[in-house]
Amino acid sequence: MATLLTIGDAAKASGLTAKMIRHYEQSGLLQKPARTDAGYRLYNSQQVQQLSFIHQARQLGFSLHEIQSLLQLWQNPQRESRVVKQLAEQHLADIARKIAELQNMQQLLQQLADSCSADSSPHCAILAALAPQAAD
Amino acid sequence: MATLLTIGDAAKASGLTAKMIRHYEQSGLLQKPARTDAGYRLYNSQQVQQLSFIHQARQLGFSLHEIQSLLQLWQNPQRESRVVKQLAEQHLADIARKIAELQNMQQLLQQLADSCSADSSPHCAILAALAPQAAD
DNA sequence: CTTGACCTTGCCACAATGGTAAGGTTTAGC
DNA sequence: GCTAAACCTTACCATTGTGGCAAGGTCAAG
Repeated sequence: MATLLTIGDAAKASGLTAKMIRHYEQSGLLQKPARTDAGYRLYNSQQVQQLSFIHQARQLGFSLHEIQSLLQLWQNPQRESRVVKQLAEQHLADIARKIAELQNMQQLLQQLADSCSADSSPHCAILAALAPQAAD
Repeated sequence: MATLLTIGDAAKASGLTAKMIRHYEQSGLLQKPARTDAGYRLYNSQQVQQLSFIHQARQLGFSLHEIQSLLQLWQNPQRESRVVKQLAEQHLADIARKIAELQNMQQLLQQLADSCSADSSPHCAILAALAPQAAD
């Protein structure tokens, strides 16, 4: 029953790459797995589940640091869901801030691009806007 | 008329930091500036203008690599505005892609967070969604 | 002449991932 | 049993843009 996977198979099963798994281990996100006599890492199903957890959390944009907290909460039967939600809300705020930043850039740059004639002449509203006073 | 600024003053005038200016110089984005006998960098108004240009472009999210192209276009009197616009459009596409990614995360995570009771019980929809099968 | 505010270079750090190199291991085919 | 492919190991470097620190030189004001 103890199906043990090598790192490549664990990677396929979890959606990560072997490179990432080693990196997460070295970052202290993962406990050191068992090894074969030859030194190959071996992962049991519980550990593969944990890898999938990390993969999913990365897909949602959580940082490895945040994922460390999420993993600890996940593994703690006494956790309070409000702590988990607080973490998620913080990340959501972060996402919202990044979106706002990008939308701001987008709006400004789109305006400039719309004002650019896009022909063979050298005059361009984009460059004019980037230059402090007079570019051409 | 040739007002020359040291790196600190050039930084203040352009909105960059001295650290960034040195970094841009080392990256090949800037020509090596004049130096005093003591080795202090000196920037003329044209160079300060260039620093401001870089600052503005960074504010719009252009990468240093893209800014290198923008600077070359800016300084080329034979440029065609369509080339500038093409660069801007590419960057706009990049911004749009990033926004879409973030909005996707936002939507998924918001849904999960809304389903989390946020109380003292351990059950949490967020953790349940991250866990492949059954977390608790 | 001292002190503080500059400047210099150089190295390390972040965050997360990819690449490459040089070597050992296992497995499948013959 | 041998060989080749496909794995595994560690270790180092690159990316992107910025910040920090250290050890030292310089300049201006008191």
